Amino acid sequence: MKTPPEKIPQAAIQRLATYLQVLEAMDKDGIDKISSEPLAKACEIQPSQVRKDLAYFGEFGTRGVGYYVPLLIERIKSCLNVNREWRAALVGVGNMGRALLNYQEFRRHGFTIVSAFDCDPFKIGEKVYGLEVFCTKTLAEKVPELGIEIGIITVPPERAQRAATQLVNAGIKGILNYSAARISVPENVHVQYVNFFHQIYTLTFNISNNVPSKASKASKKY
Amino acid sequence: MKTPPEKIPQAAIQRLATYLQVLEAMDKDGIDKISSEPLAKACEIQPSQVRKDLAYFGEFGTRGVGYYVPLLIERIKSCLNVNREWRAALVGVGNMGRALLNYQEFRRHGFTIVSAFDCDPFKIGEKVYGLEVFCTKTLAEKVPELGIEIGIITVPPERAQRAATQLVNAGIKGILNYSAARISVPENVHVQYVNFFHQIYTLTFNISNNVPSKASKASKKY
DNA sequence: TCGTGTGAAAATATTCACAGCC
DNA sequence: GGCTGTGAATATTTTCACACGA
Repeated sequence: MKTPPEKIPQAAIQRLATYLQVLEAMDKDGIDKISSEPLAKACEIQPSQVRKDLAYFGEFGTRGVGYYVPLLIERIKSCLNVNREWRAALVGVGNMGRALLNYQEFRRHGFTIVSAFDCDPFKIGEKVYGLEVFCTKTLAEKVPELGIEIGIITVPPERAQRAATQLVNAGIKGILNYSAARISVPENVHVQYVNFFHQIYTLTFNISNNVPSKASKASKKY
Repeated sequence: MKTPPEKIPQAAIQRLATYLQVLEAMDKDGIDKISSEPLAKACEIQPSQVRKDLAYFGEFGTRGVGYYVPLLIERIKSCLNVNREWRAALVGVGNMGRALLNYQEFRRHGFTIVSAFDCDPFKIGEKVYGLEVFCTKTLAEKVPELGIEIGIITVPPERAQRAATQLVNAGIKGILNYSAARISVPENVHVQYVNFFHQIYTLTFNISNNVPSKASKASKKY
């Protein structure tokens, strides 16, 4: 795998996540090789887009044949650096926090929430889905101790910045922010915002303006 | 509001959702006018991007002054068509389905899940967060009866296509698909995919490749 | 004077078209 | 022969820079 020499569009990264989802479904169905055309059709994009996205990272296919599914899955995982475990700390054990703690897919994709934190004394010590809730003040010791690299923020918006600062001070490398607030962090810490209304509003906008969709009526969808 | 004569980038729609979040936080803090610069800084983009995005839809600001926050909120809601209620049906009462049924923010943003469906006889009839679970076979009668326009798919991937087809047959206009499977629908039905790994993989990629972030250290963040 | 709204310019991203290789 | 990988062409999106109006 060539380490990205050129700049790679963030949109391409997101498409890799989609390819992975589709390829894993195909792999489960026993499909062992695929060319860019059907893969693109499943994702509702152009075949050249698929080839270009993959070519950003290296030569994963075989000319005249296509891509070997299990190998391509491994290659894409390697590009995204998700062929290893990532350990995360969750801050904010409310409804959203509990839902994420109970979301089994994270772990199945190498993304393990190893510890939960809250500042509410009534929640501290409680067991949630097998995980003890710790005081957020203990983040600074727990993060290095447990090898945690990612912080997940699920606190109410007004407490998001404090949670972010505590995670940063504890030495976190990146933050997934599920709260409805913007946060500021030093430039060596990466943040991704998760806004549940992005897709909803895109949908209501598209319905209302009758934006032409590119959906196909393929027989079996991946 | 001018009805979009030009084509509007989908990315612009998503940014509108972000502006809305930031503006609502500012409104709560009693800030009543804002110019493109601080709004852009809060969203970590360029001021010209904010102005361009808003100008796609009309002239919402006052030259030399800026934007009046409460008015801008209403205008943006109107652009996205979320200044009214949208009624949704949820299909698949598993962990994910229950979490969404219990997510209060949806309702607070005019997005009401009015009915839940499942094909499991053990779940049908059960009450989940005050909502009775119906058999998916009753979708065709319930959707028109309850004025439902949007379907939410939270079934396991292998049942996603069937859920989609049932929703389409019931006369749904759009689908939010939280399952890890692609679906096909007629071209008059809109689909938005929600993939929890998009942001996670973007984060692991950015951390691993040390992509420069554009985070700022502003005093109060919105 | 200040900040919006907007054409024009620059930067990015996507698609095309075909050389290269299995 | 068929499909990838890729430079070149196109399309789209973002940024600039300034005219315009409060």
